[in-house]
Parts: sequence; structure tokens; C-alpha cells
Amino acid sequence: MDAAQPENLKNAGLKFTLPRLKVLELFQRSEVRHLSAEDVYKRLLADGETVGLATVYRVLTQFAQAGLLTRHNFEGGKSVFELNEGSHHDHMVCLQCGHVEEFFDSAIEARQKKIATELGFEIHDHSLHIYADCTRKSCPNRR
Amino acid sequence: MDAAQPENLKNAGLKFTLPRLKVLELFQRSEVRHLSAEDVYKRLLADGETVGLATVYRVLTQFAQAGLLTRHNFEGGKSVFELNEGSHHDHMVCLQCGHVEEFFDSAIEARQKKIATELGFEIHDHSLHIYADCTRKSCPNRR
DNA sequence: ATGCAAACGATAATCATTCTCATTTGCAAT
DNA sequence: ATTGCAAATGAGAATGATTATCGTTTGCAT
Repeated sequence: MDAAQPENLKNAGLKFTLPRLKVLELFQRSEVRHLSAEDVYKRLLADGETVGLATVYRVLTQFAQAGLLTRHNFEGGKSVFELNEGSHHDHMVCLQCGHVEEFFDSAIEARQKKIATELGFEIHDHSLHIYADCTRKSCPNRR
Repeated sequence: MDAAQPENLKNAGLKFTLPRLKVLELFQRSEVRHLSAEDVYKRLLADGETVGLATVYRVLTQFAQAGLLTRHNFEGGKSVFELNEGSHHDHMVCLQCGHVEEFFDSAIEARQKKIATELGFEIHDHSLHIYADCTRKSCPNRR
């Protein structure tokens, strides 16, 4: 189920290289699930690694294609990535603090399939982003 | 219900200017509902109008804030806008031809509200984009 | 008719991302 | 272990969408 293992680099026809292993490892030990290319780049530099920003972009894109990561386009114009651990889910994003809460609802999933069929479409994938205000203290950077 | 009327310019505290009226009018008579800033700019030039691209961006953003238009961020990195005619709906986007089909499902809407409440969020808005393949001939630029 | 803030158009600047290309490196075959 | 070469990298230039700047124009209230 968990696609984010080094073995999968090989399955995807990707060589084992330092930058790739570093990126994968970073996602594995990060407390924050959703990271942008810039985030990844800065964190690697902070860790004393020497990677190029272009390489980070390349690696993230390859990982997303290989199924190791999932790409999301939230509002704000930049892509964020998260480890693909096998289970699809949607996102609720707090507009105040940026906190992301993941959820899955089988009723919504089922309705989507039904609607697509009715309209004569074959679903590739979908994104459901709910933009909201976090109203409880479980939200980290609460204002 | 239909917020896309000239009167609403005034309600939003926006002056009546040529560019603004032209943009509004363009959306009103366009057969294609979803237009990017570049689309709007090119169409106005083609109509013999002289507007600046920067003005188009400004006007679209203002209209979206004023509720005359709705902004969408589909995959591909550019924003598209559509007339806000009062009724919320979601989008199914054909990956082959770019055709957009709109739909509304009250069951999905209800589940979203329920989930947000359970997680302690207050919904501002949401976007549900289904990326799929159009499988019937109602799809225009079919390959 | 007049004044002035608001809006405009042209263009420079910014931001995220991709491309180019010379150099380095994983790894398969010697 | 050594070699060869395609694949991958890093630095920086290039691109595409969008936003900021600024001198000029214009809607509209007085």
C-alpha cells in the first residue's frame, strides 16, 4: 500500500541518487505532511545538503508521476506534495493558519462516480478542497 | 440571484468605466463560460477595444471579489473566471479536450457541511474538480 | 465647469516553474 | 576494480502567469 519506499524508485525506472533519497527521507521524517518545492529546497539546505532548486522540482515531479508522492494545487498558485501512503483523501484547508486537515468520505466518493457516469465521463482523479476557518484549538498557528 | 449586472458595479463601490463594462458584457455574450485573463484580453482586442492586460487582471480580480464573477484554479496553473449567476456548482473537466461540464449535487454539499462541522471548521468555500475523460460525442474537441 | 481620487495603459518586476547545457555520477558490462 | 555512457545534477537563463509602478486619463461629485 505504501508506495513511498526506496524500492519503488527502482520500479519507476529511477536511479538511486543522493538528491532522490534525501527528498524521500525528508518527507518520511517531516511532521508537516504538505511541502512545496521551495519548502523542500530550504529544508535540505538547512540540513546541510547541497541540492539545486531545479533538481528538487524535477524529483518532485518524477515522484508524483511514479506514485511516491501526490501533488496538490491549493489556492495560492503553488503546488504542494505529500507522501502517497495508498489511501486517497480530500483536504480541508484553514484560511487563517494554513492548517490542513485530511478526510475521506465514501458517500462523496460514490456520488462522484455516479455523476461522472451519468455525464458520460471516466474519472481520472479529482480534488476536493474545502477552504474554511479553523474554529478550535487543535489548529496550530491560530490567530 | 444574478449578480452579474451593471448595477452591482455600484454596489461594490466600483466606478462605471469602459473596460469594466466591456469585460462584463463579454462574459454575458460569450458562448464559452470559462475564460482566462488572457482569453478576455485577446477577445477584447479582437473586438477592436483597446485595453491593457494589467487592467484585465485588475478588473477580473475586482469582479471576483465583488461577486460578479467566480474564480477557479483548474490544473494548468492559470485562473479562469465565469459569471456568477447565483447558483453554486462543481466542475468536471475533460483532460482530453478541456471541455468543462458543471454539476451540482446536494448530497455532496450536505456531506461537506457535516464533515466540516465535525472537524470544527467553518466553510468559506470549496472547490471540487473532477478530472476525467469525456467518452461521448457531446464533447467538442474530441480526439 | 472643475478638481481630484480612482482607474487606466504601458511596462517593469515578481514568483513559481521549466529549460539549457556543461559537468558529474550511478551502474552495467568488462 | 576499471571503464563507458546514458541518466542525473546544479547553476543560471528563460518562460508564463500575475502583480506592482508610475505618469496620464477619466468618472463623477461639488
